[in-house]
Amino acid sequence: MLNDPMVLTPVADAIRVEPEKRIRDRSATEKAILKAAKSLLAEEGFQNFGVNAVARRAGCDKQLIYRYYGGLNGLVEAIGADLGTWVKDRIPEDTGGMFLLTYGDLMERLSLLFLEALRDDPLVRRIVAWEVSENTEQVRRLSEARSKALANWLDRMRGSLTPPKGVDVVAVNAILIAAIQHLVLSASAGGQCAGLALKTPKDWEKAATALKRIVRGVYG
Amino acid sequence: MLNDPMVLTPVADAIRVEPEKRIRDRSATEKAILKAAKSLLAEEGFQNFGVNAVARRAGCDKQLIYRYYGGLNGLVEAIGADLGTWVKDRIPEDTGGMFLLTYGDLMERLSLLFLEALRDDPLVRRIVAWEVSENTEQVRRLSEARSKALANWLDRMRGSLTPPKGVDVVAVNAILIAAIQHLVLSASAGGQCAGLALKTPKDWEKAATALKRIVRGVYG
DNA sequence: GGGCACTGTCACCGTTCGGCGACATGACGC
DNA sequence: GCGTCATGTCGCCGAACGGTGACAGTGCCC
Repeated sequence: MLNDPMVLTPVADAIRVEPEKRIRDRSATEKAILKAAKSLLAEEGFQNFGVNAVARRAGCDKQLIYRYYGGLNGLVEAIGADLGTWVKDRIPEDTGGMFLLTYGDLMERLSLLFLEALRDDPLVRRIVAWEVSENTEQVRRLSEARSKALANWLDRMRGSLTPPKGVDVVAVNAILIAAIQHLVLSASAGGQCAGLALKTPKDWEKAATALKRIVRGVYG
Repeated sequence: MLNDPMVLTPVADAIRVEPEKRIRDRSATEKAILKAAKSLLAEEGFQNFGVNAVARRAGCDKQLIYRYYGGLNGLVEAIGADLGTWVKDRIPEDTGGMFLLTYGDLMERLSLLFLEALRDDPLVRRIVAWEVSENTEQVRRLSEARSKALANWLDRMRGSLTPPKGVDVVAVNAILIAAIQHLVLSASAGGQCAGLALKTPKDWEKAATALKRIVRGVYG
């Protein structure tokens, strides 16, 4: 019965919305797989991220993931490679026409830029959530790619501005970045963080104001 | 073949290392299940948290989880109920003999207390990681229990100290809490956060110093 | 003693997962 | 025409999962 084409064919037709057969184009298929993986990770999170799910979304057979990427690990690595261009695409290089006179000016602006960029990018949000939830080889590579890109960006934006003496800028900035990341993650997951609602634009204005106040408090 | 007792019996005998039968004590079994669930969640994380795993660790049949807790959801709810006593057990109520003269004194102390408490509690760490990774009914209830306990604690510790005027303390404190939580989570997962190593006690001293500086910057 | 509720155990179901071998079909060189 | 290789597809495997019905042993109450 299961092998009766008279029974299965209509079902297959109903499922296969695209009756056209997949064209034989490896690079296109590779791109489709990578795109499917990124969108799947962005929309569903790392929980249901697997070979089967990616293949389903890409509309191809999972075997191709093994052939072209060597499995999920290779695919994740490809995502990480893409990630290196994240900051470049998301955050403007210039200072928006304003002169940054002090390190405090710079960090205030960068904090808000980073906050907005993270709010707008579900993929990186999921990756950050992944980073604090697991410690597998996959997430380690993603994390490394992301932190490298972030460090490069910070370095480039700093320009010739010198940080204030007597303050551990690496530690302070790490805490600021941690705060922003956790704020956005909490908001994305539950719409609030430690009693602070984070849903409406008004909520986010309050958060941004508080963040500015904190940055100004420490960097003047 | 599968139902042939001659084949299956020796295998079962080999697996059962403890020939002693489980004593018939419902409340003890319930406690064992709850303890197993908490330790499993703390050690393995929410990724592999399921009925089978809990039952395995508790050394009982998973059916009992359904009978006594109504499934995983009820078990998670029981964990959440336990969670209400977290702060009380973990963080000293008094101020350690020091007089807190200002709101800044208070928040500096609370920040460091919260940081240490979170560093010492793997279960709550996993729950926080869970909170920013999923938005299911399970994690929502856990999150609610935790945030309520946290709010109560903050309120109790505040005492009669009045926060400074003109600053959104809810937002600022939410950001501080977010920073601490993310810092500890990142450290626990990867041993660093945004380029700041978080492994040795010396690393943590630097982080604590930076945190104090930030709190002092915003609260004086 | 005879029911009866409670506790614990087991086997089984349907589903999904990661992974792989085998096969069909197109494209291209000779 | 023919072989050869790359590309895409199919079906299977073993394992683990959540969930459930049926059964065995125990102790208590009538």
